[in-house]
Amino acid sequence: MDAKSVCLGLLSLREATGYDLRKHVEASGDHFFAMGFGSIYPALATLERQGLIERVDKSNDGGRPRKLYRITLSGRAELKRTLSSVEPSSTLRSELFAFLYFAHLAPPQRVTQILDDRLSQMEATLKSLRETNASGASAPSNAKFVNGLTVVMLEAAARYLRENRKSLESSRAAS
Amino acid sequence: MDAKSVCLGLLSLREATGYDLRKHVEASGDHFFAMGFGSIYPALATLERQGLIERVDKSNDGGRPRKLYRITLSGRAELKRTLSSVEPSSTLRSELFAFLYFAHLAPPQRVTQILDDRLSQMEATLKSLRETNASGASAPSNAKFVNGLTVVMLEAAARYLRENRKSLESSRAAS
DNA sequence: CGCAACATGTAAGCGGTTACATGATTAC
DNA sequence: GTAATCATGTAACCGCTTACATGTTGCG
Repeated sequence: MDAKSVCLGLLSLREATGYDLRKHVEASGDHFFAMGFGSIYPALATLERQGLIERVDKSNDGGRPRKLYRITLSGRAELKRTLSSVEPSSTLRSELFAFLYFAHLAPPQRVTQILDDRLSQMEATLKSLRETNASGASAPSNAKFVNGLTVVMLEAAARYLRENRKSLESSRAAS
Repeated sequence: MDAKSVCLGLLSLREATGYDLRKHVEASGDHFFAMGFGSIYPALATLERQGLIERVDKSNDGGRPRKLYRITLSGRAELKRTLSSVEPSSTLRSELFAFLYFAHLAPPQRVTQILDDRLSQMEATLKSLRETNASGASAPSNAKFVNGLTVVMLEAAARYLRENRKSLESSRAAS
């Protein structure tokens, strides 16, 4: 699932500009997929060239320079083909995992600081996800399902970190 | 945290060959970090050139062609520097998330099949992680902590998927 | 004897990240 | 008026993935 597929997928849910797509993935805390503008705009350009998406705003004379895209029939077909063939792995990756794995070599106060930061960031993401799901805003898709999955995983992680962090912080860095 | 840093980190735990490192990340279900041989061997070559790791086997005459590496003092220092400066994100990424997000466009029986596959793969990983942690094998590091974190997150995910999958599978693909 | 596992490496290609560059609109 | 947000795009670089290439050891 590369950037192009994800853009196509998001456009299958609703019309959007490149900026909208960025806000969408950002709002989900960059879970499920992270993309910057540098990935999105080239992807949209390619998708339009391939006829998988099209501009929905005909005349932008005078108006602000925005490009609103819509998925085409062949785009929808292509997306289905992709979803039929990809073999999604269930592995979860997190930079935090890698850091914690070697935390015994990091300065103890930095471990503490990073745990504090990440926990409060997790809380913020959880709050945002719960609000999104409470308002029935994401009706047309499985966003609710994935948000719910993210919530239970983040909850489990946050609980574990809070209950077990002492064992990390008490081990001191060997010289 | 690129491949080089992770190799360096793993070598800070114990001496290993490139093959060992691959087995190590593979055993953890490619959680925390995924690397193939094509990432590992070039990384090790670079690290050795930089004096951050060194060969521990002097004479491999006649023996099988294996290169056992050990971290050096300057390697340990470099790793600490890296761990002091990285800002690990707490975002979790999974291909499965992306697939599920657009699952309404995938063939229903494929959704079912993928959920079955991923759930049994999760169970296998959970079993393996629990066994690893039960045997006190990973004493020198925080592997136990990270494995424990992975376990609670996978448990939460598996439970959620089992309890809520019907809502995904009942929605049918629109043409 | 043959297959699986052990073991290392190279090279091309691709895709994403990062940094840069620009400009309009809205809110204070 | 000026700062933040909206909005789009380019280009170079870097590093990972993939595929290929090769040889050994141990087991049945």
